[in-house]
Amino acid sequence: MMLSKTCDYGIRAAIFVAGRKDQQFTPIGEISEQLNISFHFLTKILQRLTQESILKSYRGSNGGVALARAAHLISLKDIVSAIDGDNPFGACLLGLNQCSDHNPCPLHEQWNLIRKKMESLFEKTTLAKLATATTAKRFRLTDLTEP
Amino acid sequence: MMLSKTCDYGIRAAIFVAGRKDQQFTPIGEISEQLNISFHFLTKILQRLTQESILKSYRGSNGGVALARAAHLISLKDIVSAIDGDNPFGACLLGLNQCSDHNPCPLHEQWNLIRKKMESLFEKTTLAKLATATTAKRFRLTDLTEP
DNA sequence: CAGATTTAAGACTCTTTTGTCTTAATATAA
DNA sequence: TTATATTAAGACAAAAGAGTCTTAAATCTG
Ligand code: SF4
Ligand code: SF4
Repeated sequence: MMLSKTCDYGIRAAIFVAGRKDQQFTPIGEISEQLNISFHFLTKILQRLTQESILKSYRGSNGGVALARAAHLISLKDIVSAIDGDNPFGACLLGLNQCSDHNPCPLHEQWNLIRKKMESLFEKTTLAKLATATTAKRFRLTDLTEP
Repeated sequence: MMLSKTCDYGIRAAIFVAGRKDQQFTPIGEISEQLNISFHFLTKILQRLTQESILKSYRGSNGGVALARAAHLISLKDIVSAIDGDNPFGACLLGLNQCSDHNPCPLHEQWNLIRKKMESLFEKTTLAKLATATTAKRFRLTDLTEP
C-alpha cells in the first residue's frame, strides 16, 4: 500500500476536520469515533500534524483540533510529507538510491511517467476539494462493515 | 516505497537471472554478490519464487537457480504476487476495504487512473524486456556507491 | 566413498510500524 | 475552587518486516 497506515489515518482525519461546517475545534474523540480509528493512536498522529502546523489544537472543554490554514492551502502532499517524511516518491519500484534519468534502472522511464502523475495528484489535491467532494457526493472515509 | 524490500530484491534477482547468457543454473551466491544482497536473505526470497514455480533450482555443484519458463512469460506482476501476495494494488491510498467504483473514497476517481496504469505496467513488463534493456543499455540493478 | 558445493528449511534476532496506556498540562464551567 | 473535558508527551507492548545463522538434504567431483 502506497502510504503508511499512520499517513492514511492522518489524511482521513484531516479530510474529516476540513469537512466540518462550523470551523470550531473538533475533539479527537469525535474524529476517532466517526472514522473508527483508535483514539490514542489518532491523537499521536494528529499531534504530529499539529507540530507541523497543518492543524492547530486547543485543550480543555470545547477543545480539539482545527485546520491551521484554509483548506485549499493544504495539499495531500503537505500531510504525507509531515507524517511519512519528505519525498515518498523519491525512491521507488526497485528501491535503488540516487535515482535519476542519468543512472536509471530498467524500469525508470516507464515508472517515471506514473510517478510524475502521482506527485502531481498529491500536490494538486487539497483538503478543500476532498472535503467538498466527500460531503457533496457522500464519499466515504471509513471501511465498510457489510460484506 | 511501493513494494516491500523483499519484493524489490526478488525482482532484481529475477532480472539478473534472466539476463544470463547461458541458461545454466546461477548460484545464489553469485547473484547476492553481484547485486549486493545478503546471501541468506536472498536465498529465502528465491526459495519463495521457486515454490511459486517462477524459478527452478538445483542443488549441489553447478547448481543454482534458473527461470522456470521463458523470460517473456514471466511478468513483474507474477513476481510481485508471488512475494507480496495477491493484489498489491487492491487497497490503496486510504487503505479502505472493498474499494469499488460504487463505494468510493473521495480520491477514487483520480487515483484509479493511476492505479490502472501501474497495474498495466506490471502486467505488460516481462523479465525478457527488462533483461534485454538492462544488458543492452547498461541499466543498473544495484545501488550506487559513489556520491 | 569422501569431500566440496549448493539449495531447503526453519529457528532466531533486530528493527520498524502499529497500537495501547498512563500521567501531565491546559482550559472551561459550575 | 473543584470537577470535567480535552490535548501533550512519552513509556510500553504487540505485530510485521528485514536480516542472520545453523543444520539438513541433494548433487557433483575425484
Ligand atoms: S524506476 Fe527510476 S527512480 Fe525508480 S528505482 Fe528505477 S531508476 Fe530509481
Ligand atoms: S481511491 Fe478508490 S480504491 Fe483507493 S482507497 Fe479510495 S475508494 Fe478505495
